[in-house]
Amino acid sequence: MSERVARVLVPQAGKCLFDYRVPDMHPMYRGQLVRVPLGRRRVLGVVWACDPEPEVPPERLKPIAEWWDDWPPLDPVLLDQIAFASDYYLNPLGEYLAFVLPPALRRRKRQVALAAVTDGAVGEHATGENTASQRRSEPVVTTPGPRLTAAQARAYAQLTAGPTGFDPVLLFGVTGSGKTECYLRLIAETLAAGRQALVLVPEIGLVPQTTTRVVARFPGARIGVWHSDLNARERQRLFAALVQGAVDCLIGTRSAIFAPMPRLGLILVDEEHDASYRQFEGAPYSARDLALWRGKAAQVRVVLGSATPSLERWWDSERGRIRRVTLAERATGVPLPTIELLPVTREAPRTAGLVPKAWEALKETLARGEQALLFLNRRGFAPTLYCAHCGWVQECRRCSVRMVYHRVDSRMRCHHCGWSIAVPEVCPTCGNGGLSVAGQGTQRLEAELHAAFADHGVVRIDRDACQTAAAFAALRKTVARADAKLLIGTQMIAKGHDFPALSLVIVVGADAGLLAAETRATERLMQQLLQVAGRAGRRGQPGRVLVQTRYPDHPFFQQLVAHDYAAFANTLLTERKRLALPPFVHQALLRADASRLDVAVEFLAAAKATGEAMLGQQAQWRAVRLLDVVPLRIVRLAGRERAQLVVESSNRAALHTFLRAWRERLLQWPQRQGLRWRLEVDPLDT
DNA sequence: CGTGGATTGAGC
DNA sequence: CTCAATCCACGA
Repeated sequence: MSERVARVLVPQAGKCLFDYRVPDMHPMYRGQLVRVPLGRRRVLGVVWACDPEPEVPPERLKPIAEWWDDWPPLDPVLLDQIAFASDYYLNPLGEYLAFVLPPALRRRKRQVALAAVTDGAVGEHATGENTASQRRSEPVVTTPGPRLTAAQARAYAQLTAGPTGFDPVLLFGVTGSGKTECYLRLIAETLAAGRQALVLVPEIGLVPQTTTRVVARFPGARIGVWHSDLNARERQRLFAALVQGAVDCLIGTRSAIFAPMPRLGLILVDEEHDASYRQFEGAPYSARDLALWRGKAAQVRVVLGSATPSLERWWDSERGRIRRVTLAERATGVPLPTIELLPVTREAPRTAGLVPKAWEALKETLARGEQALLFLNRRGFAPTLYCAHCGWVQECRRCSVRMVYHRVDSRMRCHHCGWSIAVPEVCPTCGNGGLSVAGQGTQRLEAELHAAFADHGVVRIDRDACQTAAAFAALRKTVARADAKLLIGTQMIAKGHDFPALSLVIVVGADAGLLAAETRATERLMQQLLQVAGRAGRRGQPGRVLVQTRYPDHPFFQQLVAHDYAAFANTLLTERKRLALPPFVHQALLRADASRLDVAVEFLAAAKATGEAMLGQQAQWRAVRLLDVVPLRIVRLAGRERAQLVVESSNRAALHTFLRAWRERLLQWPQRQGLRWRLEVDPLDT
């Protein structure tokens, strides 16, 4: 008699598919949750395949320990999505299942009864609906939203004009153009059709304001909130609700792309250009790319919104790979802020790093009782501690970067590895006392401005000031109540927050980003500056933006002043095309690190030789190129020295099959002690 | 991933 | 020669 077999996927790195015996009469289907014996543990997994050819002799098969039969199977599209991610990013499948199954559920000793966990609230915003029905019996109530402006109405008509099924759209809307209102109407349509909406936002700080808006518009709808700060119980309860389709709209950060959504009808990716959608640690993925993949697999509309789209997506829309819908004016009718360039020279007098015109504008704005924001993308007090006598500079012991002086606790801190030391009293090389600091950080700006404007409430918003989501929320409240009139912040402040009383933005220093060597630095800088500029004058009067720069004639700043992101993106695309850089070529990275650089370089050189020998083996691999082995710009990080090798091809499929084969070869090699390597697909920085 | 058996190296 | 810290193969 032939035996029935289930191939079960377990949420772990390395080997993650195992075969088990199944009783004759037991129902078995893909996606079913089961607990299985594995080694001396019992782990929660899902049935991945029914009756495959077993990999081991039948007598070695053990029976499944627990059948979670009252749990519905996992969303089949989600299962395909993790299979895709594993294949595309060349990373074990089980690590992606780990994103799906909540740890608390995995740890449970016995089967969890489904009804018990779904009772009560879903996520942070309970909305009174406690039943575990898959589909709602009553339609969701929608409170009327504001009337659409003519531009919004046109954009909305275009958004919904596409084919039913998979319909990817780039919603290109300037800051304050009312993208959110378009999102809410798309959600309304989705809920009215009895389907689920998934809303992704780039960071946890943006979840509450989005949730508040959705809850206000759809009272009674079952709203779920998914992010890394949920505690174990909340996470487990939310998962149970999601598995049953008992959530109408899920709002979350990048990992929410791994939520089961069996009735999925819409995916929104807000601020789609944001790098936070990429994860590099652990199992790598891009939530934005997976959103597009999932939309296609589930045959639903995907809307990617941004005032400053990524060049990849801009190029897709230019060549018609996705539709582009444009919102060129602000919904409030208030014009976009005027952007003025303030030339900075070495000799120019400055107060707290501000040239006279900026200083005057700041004084006037505060005198009128309005809010001002100073943008400086460097935290800490001063980025350099040096000896004026011999020229010594404090560097991190473990990284090849300068340490930053933090005055709060009077320590030198490495912004790359987190290492910190007390400020040295004397120069370690020449013994000279009286070391000096140079450069401007947010803490220094705060200190200097506090001296002048203490009674206006000075608030600093950067990673040091808000380590936790709670601290950030508290700061946001202060800002929203306009208790604080003078805000100082890093890029953290630029992301999608609404500051109604803000009328002046001063960009204290932006030139570093303009001169940086990385391919994407200019793109990122333009995005940051337009985003931060967009914070000004969203209600009432038009805002004013002042940008201090040593290069006021640079074409970059001319496009910034004109708010012309489209022109900027097209200029950059022309240059990328000429230089054969992404998105005109697909890239991957083989990165190695060891305690000594030569060990990493030697490995990469050998890998390159092997790779080059392989290129002749398949016709399509002729389109693949291996570039030179180079040390990383920051060669030493946390005590490890790093080098890399870029692999590229204009043919993505060819690159992918090559990477798979190459990786298999490299895995065969005996591991040298202390050497680590990894392959990165679609790297952001090369 | 968690486990245990094997391997390597400072200490007596 | 011993014990521990580290490596790596296994699990079905």
